[in-house]
Order: sequence, then structure tokens, then C-alpha cells
Amino acid sequence: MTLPQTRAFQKVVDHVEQAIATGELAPGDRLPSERELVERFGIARSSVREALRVLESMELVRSQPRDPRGPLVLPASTGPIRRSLQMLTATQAVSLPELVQFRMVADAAANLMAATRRTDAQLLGLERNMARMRESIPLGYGAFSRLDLEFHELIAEAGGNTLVRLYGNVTRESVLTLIQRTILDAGDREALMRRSVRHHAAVYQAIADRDGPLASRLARETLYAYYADHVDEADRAIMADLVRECGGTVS
Amino acid sequence: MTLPQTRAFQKVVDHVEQAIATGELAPGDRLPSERELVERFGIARSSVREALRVLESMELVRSQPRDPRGPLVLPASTGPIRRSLQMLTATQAVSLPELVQFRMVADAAANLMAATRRTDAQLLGLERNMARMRESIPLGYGAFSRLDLEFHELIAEAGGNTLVRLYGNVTRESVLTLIQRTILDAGDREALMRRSVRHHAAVYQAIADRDGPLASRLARETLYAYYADHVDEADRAIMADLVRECGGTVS
DNA sequence: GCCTGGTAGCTGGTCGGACCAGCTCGGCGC
DNA sequence: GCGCCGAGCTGGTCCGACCAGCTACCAGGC
Repeated sequence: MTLPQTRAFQKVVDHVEQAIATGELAPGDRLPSERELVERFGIARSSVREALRVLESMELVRSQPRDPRGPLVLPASTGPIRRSLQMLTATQAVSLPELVQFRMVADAAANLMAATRRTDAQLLGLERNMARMRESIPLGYGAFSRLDLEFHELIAEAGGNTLVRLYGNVTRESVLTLIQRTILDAGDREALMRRSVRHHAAVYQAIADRDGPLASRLARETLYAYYADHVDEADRAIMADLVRECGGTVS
Repeated sequence: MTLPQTRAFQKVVDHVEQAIATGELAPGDRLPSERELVERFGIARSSVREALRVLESMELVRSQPRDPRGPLVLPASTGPIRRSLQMLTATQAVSLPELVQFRMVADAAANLMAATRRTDAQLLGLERNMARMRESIPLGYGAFSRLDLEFHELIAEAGGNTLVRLYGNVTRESVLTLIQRTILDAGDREALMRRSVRHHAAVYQAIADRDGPLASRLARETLYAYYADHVDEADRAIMADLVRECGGTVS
């Protein structure tokens, strides 16, 4: 009684995936209990459980012990994408130059959009972040870099584009983990941090002034200045192209 | 002992994930057989199988029936990211304007990089694609749009940035599925296709001439022209910003 | 009549055993 | 020496059992 084509659990996975994609199952809905899925799909409970583990790993559903209402359908999440991306960078499938180049593109877009769409409240959030960042300099690079990520995340959020935000956040995190070792070796970390604060202030001002092109150019120029020395000639040329594309100058 | 905070299969997942991330397990390596993992981790075979299903859904390993060598460790894949992204767009977690805006950014970057890095062989591939595209016009929009996707995929490949390529491909696919209904309603589909062919020819020429800024600007202007009418005022403004960012003009 | 306490029945988590189909390999018979 | 066949492994599936904890219901005491 073996099915050569598809494995038993795959039927359940496909069915639930389809139902969620079509909106038939919405976040907050409940799947039937494991034992009920056994009857509906005519497969063993172990197979049902394999299906639920797969759906859980995609963050589509969540099973909770002793919940009589059944597995919960979750809202669409970017978690699996983040984890997959981190695995790609961890296994060197994506290199630092690729990450930096993409970050130039994503940060530029985020800054541009934020300059147009930002609200005063979001501007205030950026101010508060910058204040905390200045205070964190004596605390070391760990706390500082978390606030650095938050600064860009706030901008991406203000930009209002889910994809720019998601890809940008993941990319920034990956860049940070890859570069952290190098940074820690650098002699004058405090100078690096102070430079970051100045760059953030410039970007903040451009966004406050609703000067999108400037905010965009600052992102590209800054990233070029930070990372150009960490990549080889060919990748540096691409980065320079990205800076010049929008009228920027390579320092 | 039943609820040790973490579920049994998670131990195996974490262990294997870690081993792959650190390079301890490389693509082509083999995991121990299910029954051996049972002994090593001291858990039941059903739990081991749940772990393997999760690792399989992340495309980190693959189990093959009756393979005495055990589950195969796979090379890093972008498959899970693609599927997660498609789910995000399917559930409307990402809207058409967001997709189009991001596509403007990604296509522009891909065109720019391709103009610098493209080889003559890749140029030839673009030519062949364009020829097939012209021939496909009488065959209807389905075949045409597949070749359209391929054209941009070839450019992204020539650009040489994994992230730009991955994100761009997924985004283009999603845009196409979301817009297809509208396109099919449009009166003169053949005129649309002929316009696409002309735009592709212009991009091709810019890439052939190694004129990155032009290739980039063409991407943004073309996408604005195609989709500006399908989004509301605020999103259209952002799209116009993206065009002007690099010296383009809004038609 | 109302409150309270126990219990039955559900949930998901885990385990162990069983069988199947198909591949590999080694030993046996020729 | 060559070829065949079965033993032993693999993953895929199913079944039954038990546990812990939550809930709802019902009986008993006040």
C-alpha cells in the first residue's frame, strides 16, 4: 500500500498550503485536530504529524499542546525567509560583496521612500534612536550595532515597502555578522562608531527635509566608503557604478 | 520528561542545521540512517522522521527510499525563499504596488550590473531570447510572458549578484501572476507585446554598449509606464521618485 | 438551588513495534 | 569462476499505547 508518487504527509501539506494561499484558511483559523486529519486524509497520525512539522517550519501553522481547538493558522511571516537567507550566507552561498551591493540598492530605495512618506512621529523615532546610539558608544560595538540596525529598520518601515524592508533587514543583519569579525579587529572602533553617528545624522536630515535623492545618494556613498576596502577590484567597480548611477561621487 | 521545553525532533534539526552552517556537514555528505539517529539522539524514530521532514522542507537534506547511505546533504538552495515569497504575495501580505516598486529597484540594479559584467555569450543569449519572443507574439500572451521572464532572468544572471537575481526573479513572477488578469482584459494585447519587444531591444542595446546608467534608467521608466495606471496616487508618486532618482523622466 | 470537586474525554508529544518494497552484497550451488 | 538467491539494510507507512494537562460536564455536599 505504498504510494510511489507522493508521500503521504505531502497530501496534507499541499492541501493546507493551497487553502492558505487561496484565503480559504485565514490567520486565526484552526486546523482539525491531528486525529481528525487522520480520518479526513486516510493516513496515519505519524504522517499527519510530519505534515504539521513541515507546515510549522514554514510558519504557516502552530501546534500547541493540549489545545482542543487544533493547530492555529498563523499570519504570513517573513521568518522562514530570514532563516533561509542566514543559512545561505552562513554557507558562503552568498558572499559579502553581493550582500553589500544589494544593501546599497535596498538602503537607497528605503531612504528615498522614507523621505517621501515619513511621518513626524517616525522622524521622532529616528531622533530617539540617534540619541540612544550616541549614548551607547561607550558600551561597546555590540549594543551600538543593534541600534544601528534599528535605525535602518525604522527608515525601512517609514518607507512603507514590505519587500524593501524585509530584504533590507535580512541583508543588513547578514552583512553585520560577516563583517563583525573584521570590525572587532579594527583598531579604533570608537572612531568608526562616531563616523556612523555622523552619517546617520546626515541621512536623518535629508529625510526630515524630504530630500529623497540626497537620502538615497548618502546611503550608497556611505556603504561604498565603509566596505569598498573589503571587496576585490571587480566588485568595487560594481559598487562604484551603483554610487554614480544616482549622481553620487566615489570618495 | 514529556515536555522538556524543546520538542524531541528539534534537537536533531538544530544539530544538523548547526553542522551545515558551520561547514561541518558539506553538500554531498550523508546523514546517519534514521535508525542510527534514533540511537544517537535517544529519541523515537517518529521524532527523527519529523526532524528529517523539517530539514527536507528547508531543502537542507533529502531522504531517498532504500538508500543505504542515508539522507543526502544538499547544496544551499533558494527554493524555500521562493516558496515563502510566493506565499506572501498569494496571501496579499505584499501588494502589487510594493512588488512593482521593488521590481523597479531590482531590475534597475540588475540592468546596471549586467551592463558592466555581461559576456558576449550572455549577450548572444539575450539576442536569441528576443528572436523567440518576436516569434511568440502570435502564440498568445502565455508563451510571450514566459519568454519575458526569461529575458530578465538572463540579465539578472549576467549581473552576477545572487540576491538581485533571486529577489528580482521572485518579484517578477509575482507581478506577472497578479497583473495577468488585468492584461488579459486589455483590448490590444498584441500592441502590448510589441511594445515589450521594443523595450527589450532598447535595454539590450544599452547592455551591449555597456551603458549601465541608461540600462538602469530604462528599467525604471519602462516599469513606470507599464504600471503607473494600476496603482493609486501615493504609490505612483513613489514610483515617479524612483524614476527621477537616476535622472529619468516620467512619461 | 447553587457552588464545588472529581472525572471523563479531548488535546498534542513521544515511544516502540510492525510490515512493506526495493536495493546491495555475500555466500552458496553449479 | 560464474551466476543466482536470500539475508539484511534502507526509507515509508501504519498501528497502538502511554503521558500530561486542559475543559466541560455531572454528581454530591451545603
